[in-house]
Amino acid sequence: MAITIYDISQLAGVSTATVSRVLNGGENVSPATCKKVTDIIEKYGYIPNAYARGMGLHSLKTIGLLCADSSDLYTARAVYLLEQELQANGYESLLCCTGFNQDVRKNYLHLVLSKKVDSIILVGSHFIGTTELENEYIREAADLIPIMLLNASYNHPNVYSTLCDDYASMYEAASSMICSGIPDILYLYNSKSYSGLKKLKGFQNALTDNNIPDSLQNILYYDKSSCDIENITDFIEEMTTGRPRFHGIIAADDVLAVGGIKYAQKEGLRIPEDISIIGYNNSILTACCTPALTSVDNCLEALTHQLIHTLLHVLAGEQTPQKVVFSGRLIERDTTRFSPSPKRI
Amino acid sequence: MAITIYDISQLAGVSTATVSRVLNGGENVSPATCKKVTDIIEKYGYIPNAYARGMGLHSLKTIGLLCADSSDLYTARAVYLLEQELQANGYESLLCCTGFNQDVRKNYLHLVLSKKVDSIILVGSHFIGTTELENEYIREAADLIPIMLLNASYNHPNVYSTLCDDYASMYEAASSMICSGIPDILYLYNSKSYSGLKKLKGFQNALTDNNIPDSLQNILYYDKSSCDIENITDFIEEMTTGRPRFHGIIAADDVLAVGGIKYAQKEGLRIPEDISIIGYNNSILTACCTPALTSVDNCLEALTHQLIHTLLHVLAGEQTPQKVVFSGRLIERDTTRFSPSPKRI
DNA sequence: TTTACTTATGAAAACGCTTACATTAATTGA
DNA sequence: TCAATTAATGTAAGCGTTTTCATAAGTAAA
Repeated sequence: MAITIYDISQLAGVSTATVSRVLNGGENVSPATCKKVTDIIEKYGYIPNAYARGMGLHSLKTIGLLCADSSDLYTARAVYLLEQELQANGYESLLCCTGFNQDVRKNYLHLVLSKKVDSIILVGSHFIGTTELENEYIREAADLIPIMLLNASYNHPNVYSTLCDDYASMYEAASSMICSGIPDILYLYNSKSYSGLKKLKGFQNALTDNNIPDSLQNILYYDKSSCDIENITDFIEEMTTGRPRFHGIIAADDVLAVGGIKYAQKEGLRIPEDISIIGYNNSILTACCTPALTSVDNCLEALTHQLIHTLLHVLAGEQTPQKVVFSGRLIERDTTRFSPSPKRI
Repeated sequence: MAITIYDISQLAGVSTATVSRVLNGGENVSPATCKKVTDIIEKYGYIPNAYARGMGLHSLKTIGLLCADSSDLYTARAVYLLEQELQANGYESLLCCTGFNQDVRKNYLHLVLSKKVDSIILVGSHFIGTTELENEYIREAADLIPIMLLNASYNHPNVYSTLCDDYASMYEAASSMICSGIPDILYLYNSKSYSGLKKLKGFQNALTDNNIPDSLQNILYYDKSSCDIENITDFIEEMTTGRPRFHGIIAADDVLAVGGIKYAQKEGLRIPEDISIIGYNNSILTACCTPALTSVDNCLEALTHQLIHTLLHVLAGEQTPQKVVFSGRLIERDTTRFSPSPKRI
């Protein structure tokens, strides 16, 4: 059996209370006693049981991190940034990957709640459903602790959102392409999440506002089962054969855009002369492919930083805005040629 | 205050023991009572306190996952696969990202140990030091619970390793390039971890065994501060100007190899006609870049699967091999032209 | 009907820590 | 010198579960 605080107290010839005090910063303990106890702890390699502590303490300074798939490039980066930021502020993080099954989510949320976390951060907008019923579990959770949303928004007490305005960003990206003389654009997306639908809407409205006829609309939903580039390329090829040619591709994620690049190259199209391509997220992939991918940067660092900032305020019981919105920006690289800079009225 | 098992027991008119039994599968509880209690639990949204459970239970079916940087492509994938596999076997996982600071590691290990995990998986070989002293904390941990190493190896009781033979894989990759008539190879690496050094050795021995003169050795260590492709490209450019030209690049990680591709393109070199490039890890990047990157696949799926398999055996108290070694293989794509297939005697 | 055996339930101890409160010893001020 | 204050330590009551053991009620066997 593992060594306990009682064992240490006996070995040091003091009470468990004293050992506990030493463990928690050594206030109201004489230096001599403190040293004696510390030495014993060191010598026997005693590690306090976190669960027993968890019973006594009110806060364990732990934040739950829920995401769908932590291996996704964007999510992985978000998780890492959040984890670092939390750590820097004395908080631990508990990560759970729920996958994309809506049913599994609720169980996971319960699991995290049972760990007495001080708050839960939902990473990505997959957690926000489109119907009120789907979000019931979020409301339940919000009754207990503050819920933080990264890149999603939900209007409810004790739910705080930090997000990039994906609608506006995508609207601007699409407008840039249209204004550069490309009205026939293939739109690729792989997620019908909150932000996924916002982006789609942004794209569609950009078309409408620029009087692009419906016949030129070409919207493809790629089911996010495999993010293999080859699969994406095949998918585009399969879905577009027989359809009228398009001269632009806008993707809701860089991976899809890279699939687009590969497709164009396979078809013998020159980029950006014959076809322009825009990705989204401004991930490392933008620099890996050739030509380098133009992409929308949705300022993940700023988002995660702000989110933790808000969280700390909420936990401190201070007044905090419920929703903070950043705006993304198009980073132009070599898959487009919009210069001179996109028309802004 | 949150609702407790006692509240539920009162509401249902039974004892806490009965509620607990219902919570834990409902053995030895009459169907009627079970239903009654379940309904109350449902109605009040009761969630048992994990810390209180942690006190009673012997095992919490939780495995600690320690990694340096979860946003690294390879690590993120490993973590995801491990998490899924654990989940499928009824285990939870507790993720901690330690960063690269050796000192921080020990604290993290303690933190995870304090959570009464059943085992700890160290993801990647950054945790294995080169001196015995550096590994002291691993030995200490191994006294308490089994320690599992993914892609690293350490000889100690209660420490189990599952890894890819990076030495042999790199030896083969380098040999393939040499045999195809390229003796002047630039070697790029960004980690002096256990496996990082194994790969380096594999490369060096391939040179030696093929009688390549020392003068052609060109080994560059890229300090893993930023994995920005542009930085890598600049780094290569800076470090190689003035040195004799080389006709091959072998990198210990795909990101570095992509940096190599970009460098070659910047220099106006044709790939693979003027320069051949090999990466390592066979990540998604291999398909993103143009030309598609030849890379060593170190069978991450097989590794994670085997590791969890071993872990479950260990936890079940069954006899288990301490070390399982897989072999990687070179996946040839468009940055090399070794065909006909690499010479094997 | 009685006995033996299940089955369902409750009472209470245990888990390892924190902490409010009590106690003792040491220090200060008059 | 003695009361008042402060500092250091101990005692013991929680914290919310699980689980052992005891008990009561129901069922089958004789």
